[in-house]
Amino acid sequence: MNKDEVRVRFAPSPTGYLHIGGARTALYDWLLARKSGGRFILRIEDTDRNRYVPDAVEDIKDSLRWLGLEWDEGPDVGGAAGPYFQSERLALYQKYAADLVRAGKAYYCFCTPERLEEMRRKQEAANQPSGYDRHCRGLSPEEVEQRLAAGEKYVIRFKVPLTGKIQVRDELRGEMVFDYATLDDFVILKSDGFPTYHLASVVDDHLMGITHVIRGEEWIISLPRHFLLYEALGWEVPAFVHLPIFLSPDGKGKLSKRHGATGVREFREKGYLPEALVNFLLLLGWHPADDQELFTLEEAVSAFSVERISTSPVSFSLDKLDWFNGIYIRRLSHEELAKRCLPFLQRDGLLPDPCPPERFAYLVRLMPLVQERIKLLSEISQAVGYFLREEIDPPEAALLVGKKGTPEETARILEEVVEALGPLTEFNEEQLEQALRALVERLGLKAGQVFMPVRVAVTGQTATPGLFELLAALGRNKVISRLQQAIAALRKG
RNA sequence: GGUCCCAUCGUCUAGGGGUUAGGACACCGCCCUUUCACGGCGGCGGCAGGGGUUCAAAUCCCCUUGGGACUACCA
Repeated sequence: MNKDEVRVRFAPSPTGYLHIGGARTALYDWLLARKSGGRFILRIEDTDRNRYVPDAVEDIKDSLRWLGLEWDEGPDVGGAAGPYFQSERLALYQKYAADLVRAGKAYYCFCTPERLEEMRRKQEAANQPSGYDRHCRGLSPEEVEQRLAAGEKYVIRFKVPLTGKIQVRDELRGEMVFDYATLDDFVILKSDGFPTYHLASVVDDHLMGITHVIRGEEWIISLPRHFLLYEALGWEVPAFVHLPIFLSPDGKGKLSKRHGATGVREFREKGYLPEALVNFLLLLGWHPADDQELFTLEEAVSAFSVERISTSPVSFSLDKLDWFNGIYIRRLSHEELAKRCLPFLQRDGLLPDPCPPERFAYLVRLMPLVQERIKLLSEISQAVGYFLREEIDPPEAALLVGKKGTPEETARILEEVVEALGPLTEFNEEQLEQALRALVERLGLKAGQVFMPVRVAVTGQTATPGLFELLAALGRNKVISRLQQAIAALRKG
């Protein structure tokens, strides 16, 4: 790999579906890579076999692709720095861990989970800072040899200097100083032979030539450990950028499943567009030099810069996402909108799967009527249901009663409408509007007094697209039969 | 408890010594209008507190307060 090339990695752990916070990290990773003509690498950090979720990797890949964040190296596409699954790189971590032991920079620890737990309990009871008490740090080589030979379980711990300080650097926050005394001898290789995050990420970031590590703020407390590892291994330290954490909408604590949707997949299922989610995420922790709010992925690439990422925690509130979604829905062509709505309509049983071409063409025709009225794709069924269903719910005709006039008066108005519509040569907007406005005039009523009953009779709803376009799209047969059903329902009481 | 990070409208944020503290979402009002939306116009609303430094502090420094992260053989 080219030494000057910017190489950025997104390294999720497959312990669940791609989290919205992870999606933002991936976005910024991707943006930096594209911006600098570098490479975007996807690496799967599957070193915790207890929390491993089988279909998580598929979900992560699907979600990333759905968002438009294609990776240049990683699962499915390969690359020179592979393999890209940490579980396939175990020998590497074990080698470096052994090297560190040999160099006297790490040591075998035979402490049992029970002893560790007991130690922690005592520390807490005594209100002491927690951390490993270095029980095995002073073991003689002979004893270590003997216990290893006896097959005792062990982990490898990093030997943190007892005194002194270490200076680390975050690109956004600058230099930070940590006292060694506040760090304990952390585990780098677990007893099952798998590495911990600390070792694995440092080894891989180095071996994969990563130049910029962008990750969540929760890692900044681990920075001194990582610097220590780089130093012990004699490697150059990459640039670190820690992203502000996502707080729950109420501002209390980290964002979690408790606070509603947190998985990219859930947003997708709710009917959010990837364009909207990307735009929303882009602005959660980053701001352009001007006040531009709307960004395509391409525009974001040219505007993006790491220096403009903010450092204060972000409260994850969805209001603006809904606004973005409405904007992007309105920007879609009718054809494209219909295509994106189709799965939701099929899910709700309003259209068959596969959808016959004529039905789809009709759907496309309905799009202009609802495009500026939906904020989520999932709202399409409600918005367009009465067009696709043969029958609507007759009891809805009851809505006509009460507001204005008696049921009988309303029924009479609807009868007039049926009559007025009869002679129409073309059931189109122009003729419909002409006929109905003339009727309103003749009856000496206000437009709404006629239009609203018709609207409800024909759709079962009070909120709909414009009446004339709606009637035209519905077609003569449905309009007349629904009007007659409403009249009958009104008369029945 | 310890270590570390953070602090401008309700939310996302611009502004980094001299600004009527700017924008967006949300909310409210008006206009458009056959309903609902869309759109247009307008409004409400903020520098956590206290000390410094300075002619001048939202901006620099310190303290307090508040919020958050981490404190695993999880990442």
